[in-house]
Amino acid sequence: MSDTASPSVQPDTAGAEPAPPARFDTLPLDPKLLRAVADSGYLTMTPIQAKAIPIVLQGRDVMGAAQTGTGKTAAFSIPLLQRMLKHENSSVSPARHPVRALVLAPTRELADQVAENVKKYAKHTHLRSVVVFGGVDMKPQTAALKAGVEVLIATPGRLLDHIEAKNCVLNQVEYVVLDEADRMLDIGFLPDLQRILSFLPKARQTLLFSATFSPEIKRLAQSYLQDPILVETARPNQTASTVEQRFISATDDDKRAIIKQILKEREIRQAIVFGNSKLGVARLARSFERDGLRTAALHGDKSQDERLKSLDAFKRGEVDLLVATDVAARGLDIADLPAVFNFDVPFNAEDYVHRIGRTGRAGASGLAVTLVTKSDARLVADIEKLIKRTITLDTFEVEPERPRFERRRRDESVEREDRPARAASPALRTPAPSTADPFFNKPYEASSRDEPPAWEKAKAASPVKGLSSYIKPKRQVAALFGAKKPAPAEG
DNA sequence: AAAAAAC
Repeated sequence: MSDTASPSVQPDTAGAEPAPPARFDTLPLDPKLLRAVADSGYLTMTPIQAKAIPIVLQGRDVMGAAQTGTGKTAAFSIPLLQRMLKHENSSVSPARHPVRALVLAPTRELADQVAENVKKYAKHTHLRSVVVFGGVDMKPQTAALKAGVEVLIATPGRLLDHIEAKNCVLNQVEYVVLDEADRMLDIGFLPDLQRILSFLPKARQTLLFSATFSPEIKRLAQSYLQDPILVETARPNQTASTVEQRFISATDDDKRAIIKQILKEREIRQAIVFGNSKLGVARLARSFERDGLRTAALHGDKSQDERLKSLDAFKRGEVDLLVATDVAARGLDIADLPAVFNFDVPFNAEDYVHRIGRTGRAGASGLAVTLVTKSDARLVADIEKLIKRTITLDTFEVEPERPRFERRRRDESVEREDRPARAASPALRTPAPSTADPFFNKPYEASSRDEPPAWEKAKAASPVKGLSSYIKPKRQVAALFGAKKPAPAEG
């Protein structure tokens, strides 16, 4: 255990496996699938793909655990499509196209993304797929289901709707996949999941995939699997070693300034900022927007149309910041995302692993910054325990935000939204703002840009580039907050 | 302390 200046998290020094990566074309796959894989630009398999695909091809149930961003979707969809091509369902006439494979995901955006992948791999085959999720018109989904699909990708609630409306029949399902399986098996989803599974044949192949499996969920999962094979790569619940993880001591008032300063310092092109609540996320997004950052918000109180627009704009690079709840924590594949910020420490340590897994995907590097207040000690200790790494808490020097500024903005918004009241009883108003004041009618945005940005001063003060000049390693988080000792030092 | 997933 070292106390020297070190990054927030010790680098992953675990021995890398030197096995040469196997190529997809060494697999016994239908040429139509191999062509689609090649079209996608993939040549060699990731470790989870190399391990899981042959086992799925054997028809075995699989619980697959692999780090974020290592291609779990391909690891189950390619071999499933192969099995569907090879073992045609002879009990039903091919014209009827019964649902043969069902993939369940915990968020609409993730279901959509998985469906895109399945379509991509199935494009040269006759196998048809459709995705159904809530928040959008049911009719097109119904029409597609009635026309017949072999692969159905869904979120639980909308699927149950379709089942009840008799838009689809699931008694011919041969393959079931739970993507983000530990989430699908958690208490919030379990009742819906159990109902859905009750409509499926008992004899089937079931696949569970996630980056995180707690021991309890692992045990629970056994009851949904038959003689399963556990496929794990590296250590479970791990974060990618290419992600630089920082934990910074902050106060609620400092958090936005710290994020803005790091964005500038590191010249970060794009980032996701995670918050714990929908309201907090909505407010935070507005705040960044006012600061002139191109920002989109993504949370469950937005319409599905808005959600898709936010995510699309972010993926296309039209916005710099995506401020999101944990709806965006899992599975979403955003190419080359350079950074993730945890404005709030997530309530579940597992969600930390998933959130920061949006960056550093497919071997790319990434930065993950978590802002920690005094009340977060327990949560940080949980994360430390889960990822089995030592977390140190850094301090960050930031230019204080100017309180006068905030006050003027609030006054102004009251003036604007509350015009009748103001006209009715001008005496109740705070005396200060008069139309003679040159600042009075100025929009907030304009005056905001008049301010020399805090990072400008910070940069001038220190010519050294990079975060390290502003972040100073502090004591270990456990020591700082007086939490329980993480691990006794051998004896 | 929350979020997600159906209308």
